[in-house]
Amino acid sequence: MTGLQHAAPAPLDLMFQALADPARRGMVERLTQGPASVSELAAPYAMSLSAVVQHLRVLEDSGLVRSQKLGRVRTCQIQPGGLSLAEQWINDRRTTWERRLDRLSQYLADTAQDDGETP
Amino acid sequence: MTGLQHAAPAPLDLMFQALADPARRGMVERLTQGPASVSELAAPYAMSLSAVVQHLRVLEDSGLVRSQKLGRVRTCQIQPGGLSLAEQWINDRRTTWERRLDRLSQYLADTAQDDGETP
DNA sequence: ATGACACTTAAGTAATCACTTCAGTGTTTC
DNA sequence: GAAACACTGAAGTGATTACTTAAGTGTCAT
Repeated sequence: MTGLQHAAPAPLDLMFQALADPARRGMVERLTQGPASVSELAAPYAMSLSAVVQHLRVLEDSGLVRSQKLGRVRTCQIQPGGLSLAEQWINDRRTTWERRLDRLSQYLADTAQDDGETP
Repeated sequence: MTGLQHAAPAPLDLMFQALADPARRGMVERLTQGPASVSELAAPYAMSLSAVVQHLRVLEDSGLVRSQKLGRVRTCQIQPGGLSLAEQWINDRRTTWERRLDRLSQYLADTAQDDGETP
């Protein structure tokens, strides 16, 4: 019996949820220009350090960021392939959508030929 | 005086928040293969029609989906450029990150030349 | 050792979320 | 005109979120 009490959220849930907060996006933006400590990441924000750490945890759980502690400072950095899942989902939507439009306009062109083309 | 009581969430907030729910992503996936009515969209899900309509509202507010009512049936479809904001944000992160890595490896190559290259 | 530093953890709170049910509203169909 | 259909809107509920404060835990400098 594999019945889970609360189903684990899908990776994409965690990823998009993580990106839905402006502070968390800001931290990711900061980290794309290079690693930073927790307090460096916290500096631009009005919130408490505790709140920043909680955001960081969401980012790590989503696979976007990873970090390691050395002495008393934790250094955070982008997880290299982190965004690729989200990127791929969006790309899949775009291509499916575009293929459909192509088929549709092809169909319309063919139909136009069938009756109204030469008056 | 432009003081807002509750700051309006940024478009990206709404967009990623909308994509963070599996049911909403499922509806977007369904709609990329063509328009659908509300009940058609609701069919695969165990939840009430009301809940589906609420998800749909989130999707419309985020700019991912639009809909129009004809007679008693509301037809939903993908909003063409809808995903592009999210797509662009992700792309921007990727390119910034990659440029940084390039600069870094360039620097490392240059540094290696400076002392240890010819033993 | 003492104190400053960089977090870390726990507990609490107000707001938002993802639903539910129930009671409509307008539209076709018979 | 009555009944079925396709939503629509309001109100309520329990869970999750985004914070807060307060009290730690190791680490490094003096």
